Amino acid sequence: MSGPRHGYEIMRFTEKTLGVTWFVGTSQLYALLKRLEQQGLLRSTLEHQDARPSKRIFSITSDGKEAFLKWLHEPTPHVRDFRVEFLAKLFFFYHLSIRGGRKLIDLQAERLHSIRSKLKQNTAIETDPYSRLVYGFKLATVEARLKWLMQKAGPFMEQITDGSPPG
Amino acid sequence: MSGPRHGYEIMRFTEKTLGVTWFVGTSQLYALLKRLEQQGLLRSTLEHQDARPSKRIFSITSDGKEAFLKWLHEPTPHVRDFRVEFLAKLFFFYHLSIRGGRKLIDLQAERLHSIRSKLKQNTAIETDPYSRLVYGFKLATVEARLKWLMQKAGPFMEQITDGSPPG
DNA sequence: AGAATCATGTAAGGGGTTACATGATTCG
DNA sequence: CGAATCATGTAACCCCTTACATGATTCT
Repeated sequence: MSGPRHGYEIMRFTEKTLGVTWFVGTSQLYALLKRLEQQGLLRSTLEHQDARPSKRIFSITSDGKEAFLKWLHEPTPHVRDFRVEFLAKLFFFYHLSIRGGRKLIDLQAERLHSIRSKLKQNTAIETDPYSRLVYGFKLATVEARLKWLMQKAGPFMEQITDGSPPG
Repeated sequence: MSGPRHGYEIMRFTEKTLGVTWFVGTSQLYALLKRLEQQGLLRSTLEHQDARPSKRIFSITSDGKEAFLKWLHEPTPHVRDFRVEFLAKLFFFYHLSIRGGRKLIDLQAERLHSIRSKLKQNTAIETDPYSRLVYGFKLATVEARLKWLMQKAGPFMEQITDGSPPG
């Protein structure tokens, strides 16, 4: 999304920035790039270098761009997707200075609210102590996510889309 | 751990009890039982039935019992293991009426405390806004887990190991 | 002189998911 | 009469992880 890149370059960039959230090892990255190319989301060309192995330069296709932006603006359906996938979305909003991050946060909060009310309904019916404990756990998780979303992620998104974009 | 069982029996039991926490599909369960037998943690015998397929009855070996109890009493190293693995441990304490659940909760809390202090150290050094957001997320998660552990899981464990054991 | 950097991958393994297969019995 | 229950699995697929392979250059 920020121009043509080769695998090694992507690897170095992601491991020092996205790395806190989503670790992608070298093998995985190369396999991933290959797969994305097979799916038509990327295309690549080889660039010869003297005294160094050739670089395979990947560019995103219009299909790829579309798929990426669609993914980016969608909230994640499950609470468990927050830790990796949702944080990765915010990463891309931040590093690519894409607008609409605030909107995503609101959509995601709505999703969490509806999950919370379902959980409360289930808890009300449930009689088994273990299941109640599990619902309590899930409820605590959803509420912690909501609080973080409103108090931390919201301000973060407003700051980056309104202010000057980062390098 | 509660006596010899066959696959279908385990499946029905887990899907209506452990199911809220850890869903194990039929294929996965049969494959798992096979693997555990190959590892010497289970052994099985076939029991013939007229007009029904034979049942393969699994019994836990002493190695299996040892491995299970070792696993059961150890806290999970990562916060992300709470959702499935840690809740599963509590499930087994509950359903098998095993003592020492309170101890596990204390060990797990200690683990969370040390993770929390490491996170706070990292946050103090960190300058990148995205990384700070991620640390904030992780911190919020750890603290929500700690609170739930003390306020919900603790009382739950004391209740079940002191009171009368469930069916 | 040895470690890190640049740059690419392949191969094997592990484990979960989805789909498919079989076949009688009992419940509604 | 169709759906659910009982009871077992296999096969293919997907994706991540670990280990291995190569080879020159540049930094310490």
